[in-house]
Amino acid sequence: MPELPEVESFRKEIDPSALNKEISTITVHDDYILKMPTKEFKEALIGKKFTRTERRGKYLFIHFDSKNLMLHFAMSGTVKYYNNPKNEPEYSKIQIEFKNGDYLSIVSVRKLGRVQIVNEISEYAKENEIGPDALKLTLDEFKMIMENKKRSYAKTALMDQSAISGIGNEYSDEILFQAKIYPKTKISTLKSATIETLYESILEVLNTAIELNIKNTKFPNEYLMLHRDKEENCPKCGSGIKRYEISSRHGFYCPKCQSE
DNA sequence: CGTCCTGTTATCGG
DNA sequence: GCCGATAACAGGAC
Repeated sequence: MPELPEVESFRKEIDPSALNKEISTITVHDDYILKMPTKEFKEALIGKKFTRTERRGKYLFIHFDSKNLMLHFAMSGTVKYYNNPKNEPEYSKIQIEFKNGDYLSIVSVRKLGRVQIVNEISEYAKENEIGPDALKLTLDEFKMIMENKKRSYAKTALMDQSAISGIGNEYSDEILFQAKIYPKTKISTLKSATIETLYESILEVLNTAIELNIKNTKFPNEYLMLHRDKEENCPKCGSGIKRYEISSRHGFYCPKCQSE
């Protein structure tokens, strides 16, 4: 379930560990998520050093030479850095060994996800309709995007990666909960002030998750995230959290705080 | 055993 | 062409 904050935590794991080390060996255990020939992949990386990382939405780019190793984690992906081959994680699909004896594994429990070498990030983003990163939007840009998505449900608009990249099912529920917006509200019916609230909630929720390094910690109690799965009571008003369905995907909301 | 569930993509109908 | 609904993908968890 990596959404923007989880991918950001992967980036923060890689930055102090896997950069500026010569790649010596690449072992591909399962080439299903590798969207290019294994031979070509290895040849491009062996002998090279990663120099920096860049995240865009749920995509992570690891720069080397003038190219990028692109990782998309889909539903079950993660990365792990370690220095003893015995610690190679379960479901490690691709293992990158550095000359100093350290390793970086690209892990995916299921086979969904993408690993690829791409040139320009902006070019890749354009070709694959990856919209602007949710944390790099100005309020004016956000308003323009919402104007273009005005016929959509609020939830669907937030999750449209071509409009804004980085927000998935769980975070969209959390953002709408904090903004007190019913998920199936049509964007066109939102007042300008509510759009601003929505914008602020996006930043607040995503930045909170990043600051907490959410991969390893939990959200504060007043977040929906902790209470959603068990359909507990709303941490703000105490009434029951309700499960709903949207495009055959399920979500949660508080009917009292997020009235229709 | 069947159902759930995640992100993305393709396809269909409105 | 935009939108929502649906299924497909894959497989571990329950």
